[in-house]
Amino acid sequence: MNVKTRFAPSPTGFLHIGGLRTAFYNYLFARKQGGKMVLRIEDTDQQRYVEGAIESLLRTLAITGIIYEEGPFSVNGTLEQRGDHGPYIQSQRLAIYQKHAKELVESGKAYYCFCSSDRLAQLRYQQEIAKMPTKYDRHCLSLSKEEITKRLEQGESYVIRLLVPEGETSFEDVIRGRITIANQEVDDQVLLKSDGFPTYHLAVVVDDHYMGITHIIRGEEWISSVPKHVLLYRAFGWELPVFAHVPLILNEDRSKLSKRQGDVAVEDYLAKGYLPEALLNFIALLGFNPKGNQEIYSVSELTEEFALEKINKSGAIFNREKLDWMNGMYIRQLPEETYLEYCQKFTLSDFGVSQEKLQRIYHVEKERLVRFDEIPSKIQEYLIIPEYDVALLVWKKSDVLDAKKHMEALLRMCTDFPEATWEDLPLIEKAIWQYIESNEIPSGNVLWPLRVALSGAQHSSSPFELLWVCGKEESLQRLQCALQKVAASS
RNA sequence: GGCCCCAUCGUCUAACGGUUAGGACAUCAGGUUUUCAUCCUGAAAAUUCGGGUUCGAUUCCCGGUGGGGUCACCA
Repeated sequence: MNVKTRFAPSPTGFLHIGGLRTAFYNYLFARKQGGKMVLRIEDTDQQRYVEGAIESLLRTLAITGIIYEEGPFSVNGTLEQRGDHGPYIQSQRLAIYQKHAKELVESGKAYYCFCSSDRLAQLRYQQEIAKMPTKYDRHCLSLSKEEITKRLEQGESYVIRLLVPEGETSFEDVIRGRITIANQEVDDQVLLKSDGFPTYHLAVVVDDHYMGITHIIRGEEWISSVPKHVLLYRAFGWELPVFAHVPLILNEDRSKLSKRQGDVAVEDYLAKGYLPEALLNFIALLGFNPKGNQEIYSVSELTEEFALEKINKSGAIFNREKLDWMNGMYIRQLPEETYLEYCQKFTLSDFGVSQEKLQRIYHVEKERLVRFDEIPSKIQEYLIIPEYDVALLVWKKSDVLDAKKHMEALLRMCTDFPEATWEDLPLIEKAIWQYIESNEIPSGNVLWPLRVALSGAQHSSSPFELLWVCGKEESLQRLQCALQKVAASS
């Protein structure tokens, strides 16, 4: 079998985390099976359409490296569709849906309905009060052929509804096994809306069939509408695809992941400086476990290990703390060049300092960065010394005089550093250690006051790194400043 | 509420019906280091409950409870 999957978002906003994972699973499965993936835009709701959403979607998929073979692509700012089963944008396929809806009417599997939305709302309201299930009452099913023709000719607005037969509908889900639902639970779903657009249910079945989709991998929230789809496949006489409904990604309170409870847009995460690879790695593991104890997986490892049967059944809470940890791991593994590009991108102003200096800050911060959006504040830490107390200059059992003594020595020593030393972190380090060791001083007695003099903080990068980043002039200035503080306090 | 789905540490998860129920994040305690971070060691932390089936259930079955999803001319 030639495997073909699809990701079919509706252009109503940004791609969100759940969508990304669904897309990624579709991608992984297609890859693993040597198949193809389709991207289809489900824009059948004219009201909810958001300008620019398609472009944003394509951009996000491109950035995260989820590639597909068929569907719309953005080429030099214009939308271009590739593939033999297009168009891949549902609003461009209206005629196909209309034709199929009418076919169903002719074969008696669907019927015209002229009920007004007012009547439907009224009906629903009454059913709710009576604690009845809210379903269409088939008011229009009994209409005679003549009457239907007449009303159609008069241009009355209508929809086409699926005629759900009696009995029950069951289907096999790769992740959950057999699921059976009584047809009386299924409403006579509208297939074709009065504006001529199809509803999701008609469009998805028609498209998945004609596009040759073999595996439908999508969120669990669709389970309850599968019977409608199965009924449609049967009505058309088409072969059923394989269904795989993946568990939901949850908020802290276990409800379906939503806005209002934190970021859900993938773009937001990218903007915060999460790496696409880290995001994918993290999100893939929410509901899927390849091997056992490993945590960091490359996309190719995930592809290799991917199997629908390995996907869990229960929802998973999106845990930012673990994402942060993972992102830090990925940052540390980044090739220097790529790392610097990211740093550059997240450095939103020039801070009035040289490129050289920024580069040194980036280099030094690589070990502790969790997200790239921390970059600006990290840079600030090197540029502005917070007000600090003289006492902070003193290391543990040492005292102010001792600190003063070493800082004076350091000041002299640094003043005499050759230019080459200032350019070279290891040389700086070597020179300072030489002072410490040749005088047999406890290292903290020297290094701690140096750190504080240069950073004004108890948590900072190493004094060597601080010297290297600050450079000669600034370093000497800060040491002098610290000495003045000491003098003023005694 | 009807229907459907689900249930292992706080969180993400592992465990052919036989394990001291494993790992990771977070937490806490040590160690390394000049601090933070990294790194290393360790601690605390779970099979929702009740019935079966079985020599033996986290694992299979039934029920309760709990959580979620869904009930549109939205997807």
